[in-house]
Amino acid sequence: MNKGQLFQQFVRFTASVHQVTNDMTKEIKIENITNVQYKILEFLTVSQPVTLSEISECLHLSLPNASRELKKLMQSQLCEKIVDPNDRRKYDIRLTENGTALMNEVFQELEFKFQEQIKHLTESELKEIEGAMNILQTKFFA
Amino acid sequence: MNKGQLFQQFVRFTASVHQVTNDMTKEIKIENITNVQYKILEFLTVSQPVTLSEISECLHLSLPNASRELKKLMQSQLCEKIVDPNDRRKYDIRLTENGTALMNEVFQELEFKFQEQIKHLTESELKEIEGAMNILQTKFFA
DNA sequence: TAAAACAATTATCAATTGACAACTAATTAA
DNA sequence: TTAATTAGTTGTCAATTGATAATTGTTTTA
Repeated sequence: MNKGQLFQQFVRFTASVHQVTNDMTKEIKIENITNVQYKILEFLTVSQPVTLSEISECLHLSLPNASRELKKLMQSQLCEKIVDPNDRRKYDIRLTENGTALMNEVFQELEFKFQEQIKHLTESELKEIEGAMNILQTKFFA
Repeated sequence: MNKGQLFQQFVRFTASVHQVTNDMTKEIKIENITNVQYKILEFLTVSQPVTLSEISECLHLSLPNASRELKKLMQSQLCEKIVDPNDRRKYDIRLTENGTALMNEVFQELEFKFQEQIKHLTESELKEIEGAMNILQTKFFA
């Protein structure tokens, strides 16, 4: 196996993934929510509950900026924080009911587009895709 | 095959891909180049030559904003445009020699990180990964 | 050939995001 | 129990990015 070629393939592959996911999320416009704020909501959806430091680190935001953006999301009633009883400097941050409902809508729209993309595929192709994602997830993107 | 579950897996998978690629490119800081400008350089590296409209569309930038950012890249001698002789409204945009050299450095660094990630994998695991990327690339991210 | 359409540019203003200093409150270590 | 560390906040300023209107030059089309 030529590892240099594998890297080339990796570059093309990740470029495609970004392209497709960008296109899928492109039109999603939530009122009064900026891009960064949406990223936080997305991160919460997949990983909640999280701390502010985790948001900061995973989204490459400074703590002050993460704090500011989160504040806005809380003012919009989309997130809430729950003080960690063991260490009261920390909070668990999660989506509120409102926030959950909103993200459910968003993900439904995403799923619709996803289903469009795969609707012409056969059962065995779907199995292949499932297997392929599994392999990459466990062997590489761990 | 449960297509709803497949979507869930897709969400987790793309989240992982973004996470890993973000971490890989995180520290890459080129002097006097902003994020958007870097995205343009990256896009050029993979897809050149391109027109401004393609940059605009693929990177979700308005034409005026794409034009502005490209101008800066040209001022920094990283990109150049070559008028399309068949339609003089259009340009082909490509990296200059400088730009190519710069992106080569960047990609070398990326490749180094990539090789770190895969160095503990066996030959057969690498083959699996290659196959998996191939499947997803051709069946889904086409 | 005049009008419409296209590709890109320039200019301008507002909104978002990034960076950093100074701070509070809670916890841990000396 | 004081000092240091940790987690997060507030405020401020600058840089980046987004949006939009007006314009140029080129090509199509009626």
